Amino acid sequence: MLAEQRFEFIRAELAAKGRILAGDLAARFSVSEDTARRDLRELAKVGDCRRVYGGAVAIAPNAGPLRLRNDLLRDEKARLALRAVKLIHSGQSLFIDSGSTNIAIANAIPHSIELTVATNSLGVAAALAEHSLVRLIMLGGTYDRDLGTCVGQETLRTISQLHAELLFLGSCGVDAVHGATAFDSAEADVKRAMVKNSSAIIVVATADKLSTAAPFRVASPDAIRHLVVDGKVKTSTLAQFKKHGTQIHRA
Amino acid sequence: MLAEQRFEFIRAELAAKGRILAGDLAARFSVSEDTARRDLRELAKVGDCRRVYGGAVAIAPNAGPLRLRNDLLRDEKARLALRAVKLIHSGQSLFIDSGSTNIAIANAIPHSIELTVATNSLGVAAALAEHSLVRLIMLGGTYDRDLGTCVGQETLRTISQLHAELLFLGSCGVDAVHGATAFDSAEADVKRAMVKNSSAIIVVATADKLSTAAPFRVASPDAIRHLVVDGKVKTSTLAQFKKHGTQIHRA
DNA sequence: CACAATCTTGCATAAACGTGCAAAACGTGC
DNA sequence: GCACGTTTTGCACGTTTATGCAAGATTGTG
Repeated sequence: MLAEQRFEFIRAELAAKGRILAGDLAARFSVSEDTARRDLRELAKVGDCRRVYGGAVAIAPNAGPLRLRNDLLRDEKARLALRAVKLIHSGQSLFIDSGSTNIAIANAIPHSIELTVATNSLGVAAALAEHSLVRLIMLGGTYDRDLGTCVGQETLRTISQLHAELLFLGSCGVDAVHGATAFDSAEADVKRAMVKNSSAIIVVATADKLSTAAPFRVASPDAIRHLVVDGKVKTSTLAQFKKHGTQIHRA
Repeated sequence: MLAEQRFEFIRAELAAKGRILAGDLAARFSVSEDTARRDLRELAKVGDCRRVYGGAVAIAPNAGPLRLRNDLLRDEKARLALRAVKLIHSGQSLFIDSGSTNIAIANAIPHSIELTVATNSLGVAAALAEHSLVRLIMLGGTYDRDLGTCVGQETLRTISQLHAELLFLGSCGVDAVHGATAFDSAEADVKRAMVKNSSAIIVVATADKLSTAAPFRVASPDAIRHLVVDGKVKTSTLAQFKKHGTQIHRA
């Protein structure tokens, strides 16, 4: 067990929820609460969080689950999103997967464009709630608090009855060998169902997602039609993708 | 339970409404009023609010009234909601229908209570997204922008596979002759499906909803188990409901 | 003034905390 | 291989903190 793994988790949790309990952390990694507290103390010393009785909270205490996650890489995601929405054309039908990057994309969709959008993310749905020309289909299911999205049989069934021209696939990791991958099994099932019922897949990936793979494979590299990445990403990293026929878009 | 969570809630509440009651705070987080008052005292000491008899008010005198004007019934709904959530017991499964009153109810549900909640309202879902003990089931379907909720075949199908002990039924009008009624046909279909699959119905109605009827009948008067209304509503208005066996709760 | 609601204070308790210490894991140099 | 220092972790100890309850003071209402 690497302490750094726990640090990563703590940072992610703080970014996502704004707070973390020492007890939860201990349980999650099967370490003593003493160790959990030591971790929190250490991160607090570096300024990554603020220590409170019972656990720790994020430094910028504002906002709940959906908003803060955006804030971490907000600028990069907003830039990528602006590039990504250019791939959308009026009249199309879309799947928009969950994740903060996809929320940024939903926010970047112009109000003037007419679309049919199906999503399992409350954040995406909220972002599109005011788009009067968007026909919004909410994919139901059991809400997973950690993922911020709906998963389960019900979700899969609804997806199986739909078809989209474009899928904005959120991914925990993307590389040219394994393709798009996810951390969670149930989440991966949903993503695979979307992949199956879409004509083309778009993956928008921040730099930290590239060349990292999560355990569950969602889409093979050659299934990814478009890849939107930061302009500073090295060309060598993307060379393999091009061989699979993926179009690279830099923002 | 991190005390910090309550602090954030208090600050948000003060920013939104300009005041907060110690009793409400205690109920919201299922802590004693002593703890609630201690919280308020602490924030007052730091200068985040000013302590008054019954609760606390915001320091800046210009906070609050902005949003109140948008929804004149906001206070009444919050008050009714606090009364309504007392009808909920830990471990129950609920349907929560759409509508601003039901969003107020979702916001008033204590974090300490364990529930299974199915809803077709994005607002209700968002309000419950952080209730860690609530198993949240999102009813999918086509999102209707005017209603702020999901309707359609898919929604009906999902509801038909569920059952709830309590249904918080939103209604466009309630009277003792026609029962609960709705303005929209598709919305009414969803409500009827929920009624069919619930053991007991609770209607929380602001004064303007009473004694008015919308075109589509959703639930007959004798199907309404509980009716939560403002304390100022005339007894004569409610007499007819009592004959149907409806329990009246005044707030 | 009477009465109820609200508040403060003090106390008890359980949870969370920090510290010191020892065992284990690890690398390093001989 | 072996001796040494470092790091990490869990455990035991005493301390601090949060919370609810009770008792008495204070405030608002009629």
